Amino acid sequence: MRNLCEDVGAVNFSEKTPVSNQQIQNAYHHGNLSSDILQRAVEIIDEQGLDALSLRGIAKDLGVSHAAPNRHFKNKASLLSAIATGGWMQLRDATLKAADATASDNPNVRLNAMGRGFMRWALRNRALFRTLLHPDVARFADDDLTEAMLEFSASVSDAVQASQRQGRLSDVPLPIVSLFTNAVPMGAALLLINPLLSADHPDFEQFEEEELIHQVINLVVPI
Amino acid sequence: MRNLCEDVGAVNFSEKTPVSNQQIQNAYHHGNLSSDILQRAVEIIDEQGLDALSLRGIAKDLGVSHAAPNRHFKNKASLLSAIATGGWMQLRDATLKAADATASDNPNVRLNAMGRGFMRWALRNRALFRTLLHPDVARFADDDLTEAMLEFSASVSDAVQASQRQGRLSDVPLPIVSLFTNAVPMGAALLLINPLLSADHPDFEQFEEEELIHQVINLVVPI
DNA sequence: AAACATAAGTAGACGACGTCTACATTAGTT
DNA sequence: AACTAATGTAGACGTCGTCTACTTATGTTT
Repeated sequence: MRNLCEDVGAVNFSEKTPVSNQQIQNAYHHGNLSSDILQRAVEIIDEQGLDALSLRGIAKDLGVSHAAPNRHFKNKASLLSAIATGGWMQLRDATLKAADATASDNPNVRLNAMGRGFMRWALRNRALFRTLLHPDVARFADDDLTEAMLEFSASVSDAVQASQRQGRLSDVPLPIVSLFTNAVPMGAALLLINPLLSADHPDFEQFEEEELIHQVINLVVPI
Repeated sequence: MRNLCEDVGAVNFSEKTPVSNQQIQNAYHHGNLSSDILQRAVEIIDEQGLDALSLRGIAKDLGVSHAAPNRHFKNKASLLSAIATGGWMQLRDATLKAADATASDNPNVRLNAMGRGFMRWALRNRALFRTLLHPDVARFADDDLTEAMLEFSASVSDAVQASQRQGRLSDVPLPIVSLFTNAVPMGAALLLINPLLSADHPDFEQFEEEELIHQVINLVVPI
């Protein structure tokens, strides 16, 4: 069960290899079933939405029997948990890498980069990002998922705190600053992703994605 | 079909009357079935989550046959659409009333109040708020839902534009300001609602809800 | 190398669900 | 009073999640 988490970390969901790195060991034992299931699940969510996701459908797509996925995921909720766990890990890596890429030790520069890294990842992994925020994911969160979430959250919190020591919004309580700082990339990404919500802003077409992200994040963490 | 929308507007989801204002006309014809279905649906989402919502379950709870709901909602997606339509209407009313309650014509004061009204509503109608943002709701949005969403969006856009004419962030393109302004209450509410995400901020317990909202919104729309 | 526990797959069954069709009952109009 | 539309019922169908019992491969122990 715990090693599932490491599996997830290793899989790159966004790379769409043709569903099987499977070094077909033989016809009976599939080889990479659990990671193939995760990969296919994200594809389905992307293409047909979360309510079109079924364990049986995945099994059929992968050419295994309908009950095979049960050997790797206790139930559907735990599949969602595993997907979300991998997503939070990716999101944390993306934000931290963005901070490191600045090669700066200015907390504001780093925090700004993290905000942009967050949005960039969210906009390029839309289905996965939506899954992270899905109510039923949080509801049935297992320990792995909770841990991954907390790790992400801690890495952001540290950066916010550092920037506050640098003087950014230093007169506002930390939890408030933290909430505010997290809310902008999260809310903005959600708004941009939602077809309903961005439908009334065809204005956005005038911006390059990177430019749009840049301008929004600058309003939260000026540099 | 169109009149469904008016039904929704009339129902107050948050009032938990014991499921039936039904003036039981007789045993066969239920009387208020469609609005009772909506009401019960929101209760279920609140208590057991969206994936526990079933048309058959609602029918059983209301004491009608399993196929009765199909007379009022073409399918499950259209039930979700109707729920969301009512939600957006409530949300728009809540924000506009908050603005009017200031009895001010200062655009910044009004916009600030709208942000607080938004968050207040979201935190007090959590299940409904989550449903508004549910990916499968947007995916199968019908015309009523789209219209309700656009009406909400327009009312916020107007307020943002007015505040920009007043000098707030006047050097930033309107779509960016709009995105930023919307992102904060939406993201903040989402973060506060998510049990996973707010778990690492037990810090929030030190704040009254209203005080918390006040401080966060002041960071987006200072007055 | 043989024996054996365990991991990983299969087939079949069960109840719940969404949705369709055919039919029954009531409400409203003419 | 008769007709039509709205609203509810019963039954059926295919899909789904999940459980159980069984089968096959893997890998460790002896």
